[in-house]
Amino acid sequence: MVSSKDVAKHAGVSQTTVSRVLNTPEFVKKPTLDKVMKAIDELNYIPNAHARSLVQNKTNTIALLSGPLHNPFFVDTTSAIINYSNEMGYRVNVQYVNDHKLPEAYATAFENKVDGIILSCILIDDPIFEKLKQMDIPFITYNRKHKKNENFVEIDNFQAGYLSAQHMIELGHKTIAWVGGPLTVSSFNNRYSGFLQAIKDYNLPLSEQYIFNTDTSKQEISTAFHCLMKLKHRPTAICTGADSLALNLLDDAISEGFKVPDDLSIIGIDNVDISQHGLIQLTTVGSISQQNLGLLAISELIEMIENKKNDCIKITEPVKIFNRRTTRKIENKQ
Amino acid sequence: MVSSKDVAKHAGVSQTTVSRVLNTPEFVKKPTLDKVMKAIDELNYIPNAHARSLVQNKTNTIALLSGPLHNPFFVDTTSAIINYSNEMGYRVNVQYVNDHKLPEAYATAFENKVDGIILSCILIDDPIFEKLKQMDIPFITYNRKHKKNENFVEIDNFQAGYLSAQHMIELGHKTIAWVGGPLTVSSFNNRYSGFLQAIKDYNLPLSEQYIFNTDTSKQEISTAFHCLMKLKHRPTAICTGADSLALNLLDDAISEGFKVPDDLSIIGIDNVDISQHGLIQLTTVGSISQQNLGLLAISELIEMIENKKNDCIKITEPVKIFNRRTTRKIENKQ
DNA sequence: ATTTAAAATGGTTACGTATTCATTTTGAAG
DNA sequence: CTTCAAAATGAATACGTAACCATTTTAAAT
Repeated sequence: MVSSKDVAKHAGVSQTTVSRVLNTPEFVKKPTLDKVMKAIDELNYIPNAHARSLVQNKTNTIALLSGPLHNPFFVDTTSAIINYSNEMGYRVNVQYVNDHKLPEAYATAFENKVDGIILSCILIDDPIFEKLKQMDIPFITYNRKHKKNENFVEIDNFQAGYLSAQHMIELGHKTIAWVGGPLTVSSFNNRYSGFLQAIKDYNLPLSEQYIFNTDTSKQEISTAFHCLMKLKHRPTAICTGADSLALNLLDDAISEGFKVPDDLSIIGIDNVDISQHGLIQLTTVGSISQQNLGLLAISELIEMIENKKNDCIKITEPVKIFNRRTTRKIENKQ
Repeated sequence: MVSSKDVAKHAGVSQTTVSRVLNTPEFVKKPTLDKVMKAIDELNYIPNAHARSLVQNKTNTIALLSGPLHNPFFVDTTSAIINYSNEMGYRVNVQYVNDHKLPEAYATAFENKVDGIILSCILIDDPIFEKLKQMDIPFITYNRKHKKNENFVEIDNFQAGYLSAQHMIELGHKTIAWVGGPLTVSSFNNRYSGFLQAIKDYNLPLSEQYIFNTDTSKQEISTAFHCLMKLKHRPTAICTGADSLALNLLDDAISEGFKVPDDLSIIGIDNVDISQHGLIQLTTVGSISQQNLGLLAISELIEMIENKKNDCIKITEPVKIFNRRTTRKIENKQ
């Protein structure tokens, strides 16, 4: 591998001068600069970013610990995060983390001495949070937050759950089911709470049979759907913990011969890009500003990195209903 | 930052021994090992991957230069590539490259001395190809290939184009349009050629008005759609260069009040995951094996990296029609 | 006890860069 | 022609690790 020393030798200058040519060319005389540039060109020299990181104690790298891309929410956020980071001069190490590989994911991030960590995969009660704080690396969580309520960007999840239930109630639905994710996750937890609150406020009955807070795998969602549809009094509406779940349920509903929204209303939360597609037109709840949560988070993170700010980021975006085609007024009693 | 030297001092051993504890613990006595492990734990020591890279001349990092995620093809491939790489112990630097940022993307990959490069964004006639070969870094292209015909993984694009046209023809369509991407890209180019060949083989007339090989932006696709629908003899079928384009066209068609497949048949190429969704059910052409192209490519790349093989990878997967719900037999002449 | 090979550990160096400090060169003012 | 500050360049070092070679310790065989 050709190094700056090789370039120096070839150009007849010191390695220091080569370094200067690349970093502070205004301090080197024109003829010298030309000589060095010529040598760089002739030798096809490319500086080694790792060596630079070592001496500068800065890697210009950010670790992204995201959920899997089959969840369209993470498609939108990953895209925004990577593009913004690159624009700002940072490389992004991406890992799609499932729960049992989480420690590993943190380890690689730490070993690479990244300048910052942006992550969605954190539980309300996650011991990793303390470690993260100890590490003294700027970090931020998006979509989810830790119980300590520090450094997060989210939508108003409680309100989102509330609005989605209210939406169904106002459409005349009496039997409303909930399909959400693990309650160990702040977003699902708060969305579910909001849902419950609305049901309570409107004095609707609610039996446990209609509640599923399961793993978010396609498999589990299908199971939940089948259970719901086998009930004597089928729900006429399903509120879901995320667009991703709603999309899965829609798929199930269709393959089982149910018509949405004629037989069944379904609403999501997140307002992911794909939900707007003409063929999908998912009714959902999302940020009023329609700002991408990932973008919001990464811009805050880079701000933290570059300005060494230590003040806690706490952003909760207000939400509203995006009324589309998977929900409708109920006409006749079942 | 706490280094292995600090650990050594704290444990009363040499830095060499600390290094051994981490890399070849079988060569260090139990009591010493315990002492060092204790020190590591107490000091919260985490080895510096960049320093290691420097001395080992291996970064365990792969650069992924992908197309944008709003193209679902890249959702599927990115996911597969990152997951497989991580499983195999590699970190992945992801960049979503648009054409004018390409040189920059290569530069960062080179500066980081990645162990390998996996990329989709290469043109048939791209000068970067020679540079890549000169760099002596293992690399592979997926989906697209360079005219030199080296190191690629693709589907049989010509056949894909051919089959999609043939599918429409056999359904009785006479006026078939083509909406594809830039012909500077091998996949689009070959798909288009296949389409043309089928039209020719079946002796169908084809006017230039029905052909669009445009930029793949949503904007451009919409423009193409409007042009097609304004024609005196509207096409009854559109063959597209990719599922991504087909999905855009479907969106346009719906928002313009056309019914698919009643008014218009649309077929894609790629068989992306989302095309199977119950609400979409896109008829498309895809690899018979249904192997993810990204996975195929990344496994070959890592093979190249680890076994220092230099033999050229040339994989072209055979394809077939996946007949779903966006195409149908034409009933009556328009 | 002595020898000896194997096991365990340590000292030193290299990786490629930026930085710090010292030295040389330049050119304008006297 | 000097003087001297400013501009330009260079020498030496540090960053944190693995690798190489040298040295010490251990334990088995005589």
